[in-house]
Amino acid sequence: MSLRGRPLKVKYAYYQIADEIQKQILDGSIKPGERLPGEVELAEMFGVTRSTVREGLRQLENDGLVHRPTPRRLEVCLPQVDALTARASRAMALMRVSFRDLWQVAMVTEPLAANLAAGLITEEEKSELRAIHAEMVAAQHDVEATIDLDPRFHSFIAETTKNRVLIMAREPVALLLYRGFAQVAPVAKIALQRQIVAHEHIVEAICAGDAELAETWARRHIEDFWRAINKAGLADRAAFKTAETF
Amino acid sequence: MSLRGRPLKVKYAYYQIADEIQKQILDGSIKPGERLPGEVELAEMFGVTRSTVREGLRQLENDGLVHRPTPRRLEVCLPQVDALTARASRAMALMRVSFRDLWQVAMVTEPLAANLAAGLITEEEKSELRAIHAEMVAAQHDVEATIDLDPRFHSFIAETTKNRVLIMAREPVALLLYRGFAQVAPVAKIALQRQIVAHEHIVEAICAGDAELAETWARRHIEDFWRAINKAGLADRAAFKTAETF
DNA sequence: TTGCGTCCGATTGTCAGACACTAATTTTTA
DNA sequence: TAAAAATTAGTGTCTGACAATCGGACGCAA
Repeated sequence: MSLRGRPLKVKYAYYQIADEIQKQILDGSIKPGERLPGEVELAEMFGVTRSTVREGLRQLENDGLVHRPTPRRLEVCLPQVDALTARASRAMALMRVSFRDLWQVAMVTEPLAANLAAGLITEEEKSELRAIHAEMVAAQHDVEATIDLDPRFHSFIAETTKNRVLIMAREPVALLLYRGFAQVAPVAKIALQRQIVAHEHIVEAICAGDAELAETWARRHIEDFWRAINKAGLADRAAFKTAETF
Repeated sequence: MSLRGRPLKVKYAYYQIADEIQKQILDGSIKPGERLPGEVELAEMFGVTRSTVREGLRQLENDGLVHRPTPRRLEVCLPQVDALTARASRAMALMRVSFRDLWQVAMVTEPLAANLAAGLITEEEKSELRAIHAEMVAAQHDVEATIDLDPRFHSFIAETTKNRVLIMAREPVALLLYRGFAQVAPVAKIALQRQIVAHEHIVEAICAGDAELAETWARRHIEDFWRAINKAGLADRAAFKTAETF
């Protein structure tokens, strides 16, 4: 005999509702920004109870496909990168990824970002980039501030590439890695200096439109980072305690 | 006067519950695999109704922090990569990312994966990799099958790196890109041949432990892919219709 | 003992109906 | 006409309930 018993997945009502709405969002029937009917109306439409609708909506809301600017208003929206980043970071945290893992990936994403940025950055972005850098230089003895500024510096570069795939891919990695920087910073003070220098070069290369150079300096910068991590003996350590939130 | 009124976020009960449980999961109070109390019990614990608990749970479930192997059993678990991948892919779809964006990122992740794999692959994995490849060779005239096998090939390589960060970062990108392959495949038949050859080289390099070579071939492979996309005139086209589901 | 069918309780998915509170809207008032 | 008040709609939460089904316990046969 050859009876195939694929595990048929039961479809709960709330799941079906989420699925159905999602489908309509994805195929463009409902566009981002558009408003959705109230819960009662939805319940009637689908022929279920409000509770059931709510569970479904909760799911979409959590997926970032819909959101409530005010509790009263429910509208379709494009998933925000931050929401995805948060989830991804949390997942990585739970998986206890090591600094090495993070670094290996950053080692390719950050240079790529720098490279692409050099070719696409606009004049306004140039001045903003310079501004961020200036802020970092000004705060170079303030470890706190630096820890906060560094990720912003790199994220900004990534954003100038306008490559949303890159932005989404690197964000969680960068978040965790640079957060790890917080642990390294106190140990390796010299690194702060080198960092400023590297940033300097990156900024100049990007603004000059020299993609190769920007990439090279970005790579060096991340390599440097790795040395600091190593010196601090954190290479194979989980990037952070899971207690931290995102 | 200097009264700072930071917009205190209203905390809905269901949100608080999700948050609280999540916290306990993240800080290790409840470990993956452990079972959670039933809904009624949870409701009592938090002093709310079952409906409220359910909405909260739905959130965690959706986050991949808990899941139900059977509807009756609710247990803590590590976020599954697939869940995150699906979300990320969906987001990218809605953002209508272009093939160019995907390709640019794949251009660094895939070679990295090949490189790392070469240094870490085990004997069992080698034979499995060879098996997948053999399957592809066997199915080289079956476009359908190839489209299905190709992503598996690359994902498998990524998995042998054991770098979860890389795995998570590249998965959504690869999914979309190789899915785009489905659109290109019919147009560019020659590419299928070249693909097999490239895979061949990648497999050999990885199994021989030659990281550099593996990386080089992976890069060529992705470059090839790009040519095919270009030839098909899809470079700046959104990687796929948003109607597709994930 | 092992395997199998049967029964019971526990728990879930879903439902119905209700109420307080607040944002949005309309109406009234100054 | 603009501010204030009243109305309304819609959400967040609750109570209470019911059928389906899953997890076992139990008992019976091989």
